[in-house]
Amino acid sequence: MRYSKMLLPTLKEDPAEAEVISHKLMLRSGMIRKLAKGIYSCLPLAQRVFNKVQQIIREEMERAGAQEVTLPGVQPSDIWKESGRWEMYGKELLRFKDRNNRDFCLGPTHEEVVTDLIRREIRSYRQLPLNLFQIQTKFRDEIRPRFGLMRCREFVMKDAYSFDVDEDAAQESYNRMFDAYIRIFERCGLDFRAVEADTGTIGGSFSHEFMVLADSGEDAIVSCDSCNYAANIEKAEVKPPDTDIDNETLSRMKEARKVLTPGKKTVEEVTDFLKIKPDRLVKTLIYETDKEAVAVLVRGDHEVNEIKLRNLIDCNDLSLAGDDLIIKTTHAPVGFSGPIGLDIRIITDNAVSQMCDFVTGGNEKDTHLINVNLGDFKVDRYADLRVITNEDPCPRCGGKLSFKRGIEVGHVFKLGKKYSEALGATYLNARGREESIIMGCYGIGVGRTIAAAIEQNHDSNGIIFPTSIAPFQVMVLPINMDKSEVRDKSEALYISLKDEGYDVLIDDRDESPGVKFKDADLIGIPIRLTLSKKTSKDDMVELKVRRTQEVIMVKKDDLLDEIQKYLQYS
RNA sequence: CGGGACAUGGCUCAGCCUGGUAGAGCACUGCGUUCGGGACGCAGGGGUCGGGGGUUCAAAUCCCCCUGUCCCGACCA
Repeated sequence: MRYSKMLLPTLKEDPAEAEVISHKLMLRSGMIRKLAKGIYSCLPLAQRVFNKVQQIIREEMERAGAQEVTLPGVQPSDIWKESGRWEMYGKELLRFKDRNNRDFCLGPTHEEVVTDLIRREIRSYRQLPLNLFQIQTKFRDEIRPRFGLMRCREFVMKDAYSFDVDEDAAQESYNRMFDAYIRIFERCGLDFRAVEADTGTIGGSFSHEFMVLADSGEDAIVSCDSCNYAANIEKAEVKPPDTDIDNETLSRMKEARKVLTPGKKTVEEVTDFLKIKPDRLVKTLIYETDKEAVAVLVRGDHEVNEIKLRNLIDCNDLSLAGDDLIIKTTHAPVGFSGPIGLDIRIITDNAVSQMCDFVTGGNEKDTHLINVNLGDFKVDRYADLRVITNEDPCPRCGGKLSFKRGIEVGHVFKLGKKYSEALGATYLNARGREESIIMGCYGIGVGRTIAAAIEQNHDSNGIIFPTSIAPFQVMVLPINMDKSEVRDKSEALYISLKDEGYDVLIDDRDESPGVKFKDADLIGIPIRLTLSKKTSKDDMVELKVRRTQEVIMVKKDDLLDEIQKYLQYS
């Protein structure tokens, strides 16, 4: 490709709209341009990177036995009503009507469509297992799109769906996809972790997320230093306390007593006022669901994990109660809620079971209770309800946990029969009995993978693409273009490298050397070959490695070997 | 949806407080010089100051409404 002919509009300055590094660099390097919030055009440079990543994905999907299809992006409401997600999915699902006033949506994911296809085509266990994948544009009307391609509304996703006869076979499909994902992200040159994750609105029983490690990541993850446990913090289990309160402690428990705490509402205010540590206090949080109000008790220095809570109490909507509901249920203003005397369900975090003589709200303005004990109120249920902290041990082996931030680039789910039962996707087994198909689904955000790669591979001058996904492998950069020998040698080199099968960009623009060098660094091509009147005198080429800044002078004859060598480790 | 900020030429921004001829740098066009890390000179083109309403002799500037964008939060694969 010739730079002079390519739509490659680089920017000198950071655009005002971008916050994170990958977003800034993708705009500056002329990869993307915004059309509307969370909706981007992908320019030629980015398209080449998309093609590279998609090619890696295709190769690994096919290696794992998946077949490529293309499913419709516009989907009728019927199948979404069958799965129950027309009601569940909420505003993220972009809905509209056709000319006949029928309801449609833009596909945010394709479980319904693919299950509909399969229920019509699969009859026998002999046709299974099956795995279908596609690479396609999805639309999710995100509440808050941000960070460029990191969280878009319209985005390119690889999604795959597996269909198996039983749990064991489904586990095998899951494992095969898991391994394929490892290979894909390794081939893309990413530093990542596979972590246990919550299944969210996709549903199903079990899932792993693939997290690219980056401080700008929106997710927090924990991983064990001793064993292979790793999880999204939303999912990370807290090891349950293994001791009961002993009798001696029980015998020392005191009688609950009111104390006045005028205007002291927050944990910090109350514990400062009473001169105790936050772990001597029990927070009472009132949550509101579509069905009921519940009280949730956690230790003062712990945070409620709303995902765990949501999974535990099985409801559609869950949120902290508003002031009105708190006054109605506790008969006190916000800040003085306590468990004693409440007539709603009380769900308590496991850690509270270890506490005695603690402080709670008094359900009365400006009042707290001290020396409260578990016998003083009824607990409907104990459960793991809190966010894991860096004081908690690994839930598997008891080892030390590390906390990191990550960008979710892939997610694999075991769906079980959730969609096959809802939509009636069945097969006949060897004994002629009808069974529901066991499904799995597997997603990769292609654009997000690219953004994540840039988050991990850049310096102050611009992007440093991993060779496997770089838009070009080699850039030929002639300066002193007024000298015909430089021009001719550059052209010849460009042609010969293309003939060797390399992706080559030649900067044939009539620009000053500084401009060319800056742009070359910005767009991050792994290898830059500079030709000038200096180099052409003794028939050498200057090779610069983008990642290491290393510069070497190479003889023409050795050039291919040197390029090969450097491409391998960048 | 709640809180905050912003909207002036393609980009980055000044001008607004204190109303009175729309500016700078970069980019773009032409000519010339220059050519190893975002060159220089000369000459040009391009903006109904996000939209609507109001106040005023006069609004980019003051007031109201709307829209869009960004950040934080809630929410979310």
